[in-house]
Amino acid sequence: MEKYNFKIIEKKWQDHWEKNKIFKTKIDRKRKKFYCLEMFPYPSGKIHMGHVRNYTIGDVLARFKSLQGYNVLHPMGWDSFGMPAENAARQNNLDPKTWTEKNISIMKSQLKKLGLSIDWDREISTCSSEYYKHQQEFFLEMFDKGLVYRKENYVNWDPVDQTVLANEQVIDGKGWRSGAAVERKKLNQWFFNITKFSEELLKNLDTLNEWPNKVKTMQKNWIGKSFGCEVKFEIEGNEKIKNIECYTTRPDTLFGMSFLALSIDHPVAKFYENQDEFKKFKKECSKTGTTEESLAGAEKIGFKTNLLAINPFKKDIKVPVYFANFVLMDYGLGAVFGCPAHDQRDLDFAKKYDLSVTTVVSPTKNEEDFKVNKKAYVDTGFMINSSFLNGVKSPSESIPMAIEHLEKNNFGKKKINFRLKDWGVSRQRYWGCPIPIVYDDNNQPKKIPLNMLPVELPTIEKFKTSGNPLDLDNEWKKVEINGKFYTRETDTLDTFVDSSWYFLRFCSPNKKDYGFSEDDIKYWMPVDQYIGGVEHAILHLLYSRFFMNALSYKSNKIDLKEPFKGLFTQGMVCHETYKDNSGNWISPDEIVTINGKKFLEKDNTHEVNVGPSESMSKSKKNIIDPEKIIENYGADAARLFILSDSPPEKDVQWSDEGIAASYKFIQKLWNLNIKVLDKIKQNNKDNDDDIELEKLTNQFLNNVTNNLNNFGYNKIIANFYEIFSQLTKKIENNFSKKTLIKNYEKILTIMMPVIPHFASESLKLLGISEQQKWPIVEKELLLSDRINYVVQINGKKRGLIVSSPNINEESLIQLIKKDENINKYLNNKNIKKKIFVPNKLINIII
RNA sequence: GGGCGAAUGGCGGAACUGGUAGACGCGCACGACUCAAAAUCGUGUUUCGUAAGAAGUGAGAGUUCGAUUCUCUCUUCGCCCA
Repeated sequence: MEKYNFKIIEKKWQDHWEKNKIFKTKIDRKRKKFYCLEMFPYPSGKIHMGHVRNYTIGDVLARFKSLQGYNVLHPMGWDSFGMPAENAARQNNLDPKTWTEKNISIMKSQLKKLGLSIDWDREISTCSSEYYKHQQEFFLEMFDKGLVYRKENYVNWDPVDQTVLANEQVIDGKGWRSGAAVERKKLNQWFFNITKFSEELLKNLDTLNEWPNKVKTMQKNWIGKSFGCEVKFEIEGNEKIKNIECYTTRPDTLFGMSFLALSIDHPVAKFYENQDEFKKFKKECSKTGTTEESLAGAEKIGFKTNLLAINPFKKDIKVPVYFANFVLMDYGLGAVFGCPAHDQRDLDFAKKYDLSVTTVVSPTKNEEDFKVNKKAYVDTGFMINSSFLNGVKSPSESIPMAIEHLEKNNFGKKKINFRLKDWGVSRQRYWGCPIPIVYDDNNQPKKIPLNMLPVELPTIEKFKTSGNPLDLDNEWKKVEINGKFYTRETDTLDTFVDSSWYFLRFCSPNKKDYGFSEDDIKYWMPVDQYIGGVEHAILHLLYSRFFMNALSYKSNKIDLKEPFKGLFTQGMVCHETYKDNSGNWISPDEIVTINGKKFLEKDNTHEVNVGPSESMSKSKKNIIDPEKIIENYGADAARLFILSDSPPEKDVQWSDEGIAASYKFIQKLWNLNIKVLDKIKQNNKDNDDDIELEKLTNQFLNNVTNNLNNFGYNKIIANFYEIFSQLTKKIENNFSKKTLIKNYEKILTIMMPVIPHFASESLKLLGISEQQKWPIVEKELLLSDRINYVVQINGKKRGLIVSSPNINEESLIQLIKKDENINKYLNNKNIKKKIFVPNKLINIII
């Protein structure tokens, strides 16, 4: 029998699709649309298995929807600004643009080899000025709407490389390249006012019912709405500082307060700036990074002021005021009160500076002498040592009572606070979208006129090892507007900005005068199904949601708050890890398997230590190159396997055996194909077996359709194996030619989304067009004329009774009594009770 | 520390709204073909037991005629946040 030559056949169909523009999006506003989008890749060099999984899942859906008659938009582009290009340029002394474009062309050809149904005419790349021109327009629009502003903020500063570091470039408080201790430094930066939409971004999550709950919870926690109050503390004996306000979610614990802690950026700090001790303390604080995580890990330190704060609940409680490194100016009011008994951080601080600890919540009702010692008590309980709050349930009843009391006496007011901070978009880098702003002689920002857009990046001949190339390019920095000279902003935009609106650009990829056309957006948006990794669950998705809010704000062009109607987050691709005896990682390519044991290929004698399966990464060398897989097994086999072993939302383990099995399956399908063609040639008359084939096909169709609708892609592959084995068994039956063709055509069509090359070729051989419609499930064919009744005696399964459908309870009992195997359990005993589930089961209690 | 989720054969995983636990694949065993091996095809494969049968979905309880599925407690693991 002739082998299935995937190399020739896959190439043939890919060429056919490309040449005839089969996947070009049709403009047909009358048809129902389906916008299927996978997160676009960063062009890092080559595609990896994660891409294969992501884009296979998306392609199956796009092809399915297309077969169902939807007008499908399935585009692809490149998230092509970012640090790796800049790093590569520095290392290899070349232009980031050249490096990026080379990667794009490699990856594009790799994606094509996967046989994806992508409309490549809509390809976009965020680093092209045709794209970022519109991003600059949006920036200016948002500037006009007051959604963009400039303020001083901290950055991670590498004193050796003289450069700003991203959080992930700070490792253990040191710069990733220089190894120098990272400092906190204040810089003027641009911000998007995302917090303006905090409430909406939170509230609208409830409308996203096609999003995983997990992602919605993560976003909720990130936005972090808290209900608390602002408390005003009077300060004793100071002329200039009369009072200090704190934000707290636990005003009920005020009676347990033993200090007040301020951020070093708190306005009060200006009164201490001349003191050497304070300067020293500030310097100490700057050694810890800017993230909440690094702050949490750092030792809690404080600087004691001469101020005393008066407890508003009990005026004779006066507590010292500290500056402390764990209080951030960004959150609340940059000041908190410390209640050591019920907050571990406060307790650590109190112990260190020998401050009093007053317990105000006890776990049970009648435990008024409960005392916190080494561990803060943070659970629910009842108030003690708290005057009017004593005995009240904490925190559910004590907080509202405390707030009421504070408000009545003008010592505080109810306040809702968000954890979400405004989005700092300035990056001191070259390879990003230039910010379309200039500064005059007084350093005042001014917009670049629209007709001067895009602000293009200058070509850099040679990268210096340190500093921002744009800042060093004096020629580029200088710009003339209406006869006056200005200096350009030399920061570029965070690459998250690039990906916050690319889904809009796909709708109108060639529009010159604006980022999108209203008509296109109205038809295509929102994205019906967005597919990508869960690692983007918070930032990318939140920023995109913000962008839609920002664009819709005060706009007559667009009114859409949520860009992604459906969201699916796929799991990672994992592989076993290997180490040699010295503990060095070994790649799967260097290993041979003999009798199920794995050995080092070099010598074949040293056994390899097999480690757990972990997500594929270069550092662990457990990477499988998709290109080699496609080369050896074909795209259809790769697509089949990447879907088969695990549900798409969970991690999948790549294995040699698995991909080999998928490859073999396609070969077997091909052999079946030949048999079917053979049969078709032989037969021509109607036959009784036809109905059996009809039922088989229909059941298959029903299963696959359901599984496609629920992302049960691993189950679809199981369905494929089932129909294959059934058909192999029954192909020798006498089916009529007409029925065989009709059903086999359906079966191949159902397989099309997963293995499009094979299905197209097979349909062609059958003499049928590969352009099919998704078949319709015939409900009545799903009904069986034989029912397997489960018979339980006292809840235990004792046998099966085969009967016709819709048999009544009495006749079923008669059948059971005739069945010796089951009847012996009944043993003529009294039947106390019967539970009868029609067409399923009977449970007899004796 | 907090939030969310998961736990089913040797392994990856099925089981729709509570109703035949282990679909499908891998692996393994046996058989066919072969001088032989690989490939291929066929059969079997939860555990204990020769069998009849019994036990069985992380552990323990509960609801129910019936629980992998629902409720509670615990254990372990994963992810996110800190």
